[in-house]
Amino acid sequence: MNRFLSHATNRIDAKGRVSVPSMFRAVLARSAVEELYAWQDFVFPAVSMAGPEVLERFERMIGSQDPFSAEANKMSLLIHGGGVFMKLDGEGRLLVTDFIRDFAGITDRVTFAGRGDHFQLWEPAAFEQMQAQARKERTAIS
Amino acid sequence: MNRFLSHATNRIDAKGRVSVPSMFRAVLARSAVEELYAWQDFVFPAVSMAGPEVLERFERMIGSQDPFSAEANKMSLLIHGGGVFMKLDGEGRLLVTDFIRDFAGITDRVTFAGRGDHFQLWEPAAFEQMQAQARKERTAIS
DNA sequence: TGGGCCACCATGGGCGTCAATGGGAACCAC
DNA sequence: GTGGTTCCCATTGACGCCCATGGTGGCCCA
Repeated sequence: MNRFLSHATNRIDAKGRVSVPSMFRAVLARSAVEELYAWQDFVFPAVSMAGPEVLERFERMIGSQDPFSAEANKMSLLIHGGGVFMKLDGEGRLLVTDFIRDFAGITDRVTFAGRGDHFQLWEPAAFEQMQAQARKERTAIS
Repeated sequence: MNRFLSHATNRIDAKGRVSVPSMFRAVLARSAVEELYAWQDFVFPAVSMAGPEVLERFERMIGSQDPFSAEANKMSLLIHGGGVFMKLDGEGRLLVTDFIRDFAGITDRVTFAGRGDHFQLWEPAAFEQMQAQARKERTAIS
């Protein structure tokens, strides 16, 4: 059961740090992930995070395409230009940089949302809203 | 006959715990379920619980879609972001976290409702009401 | 058949541990 | 130096693990 599940909202402190929920840190620890790959999500106004293997997976996808294609170029623009490596401090917190802040519209609180093989950082209200919308649009589930 | 049947209402104690009805615990024990997958229901204002195989079923549904599509992402937002693993304490109780409380509108009492292959946690009055409504609509049809 | 014993379930609470958060001080780069 | 980080340490409240109690129903036996 080594998945990122559930969601939780934590406060950003005066130094701009937030605690990553211990549930998520436990998943990272089990996978022996030291450095996190963070990218600006392709679908939602949220920043996604996971171990480096996700970046490698993205890169393999690009590698399998024609390097001069518009598709491959746009993909690289997103996963490389829209991604950074981050690491947690000794207490399991991460610095909420402008890279995250601006893209997700985050100010003083962050909602962490599990997404199975990765997790995301959302502006709390935006998360609530998107989840409610998804539930409303729900089709064949249940 | 390993189904979740009937319903019962239990009180939440000062530490925020409720006993899961022994009838339901017996079903879980027979299925050798240790960890419960709990998700915010897609239809009702209730939290559903079942063994981990339900999550796997949901994930297979997502796996059959384009991972970059809005649909797949929204579905993941519900089953991953709106789901969590929980476990019972030594006495068969579970902690009623905000994850459950806020979504179901639960305050001091919980109604457990059997749903065959899973069971749900409801705010008692909401359950009564929804059940009454279902009964009325049903008789109107037949 | 009545009484009493016992098992089980729902519930309460103590206490140690850990997570989330706040803040000081050393460190680094420009 | 000045501002931004990183590395520690402290605090407080929440949670996990354990043991205790009361109430109810079932079962056995006289």
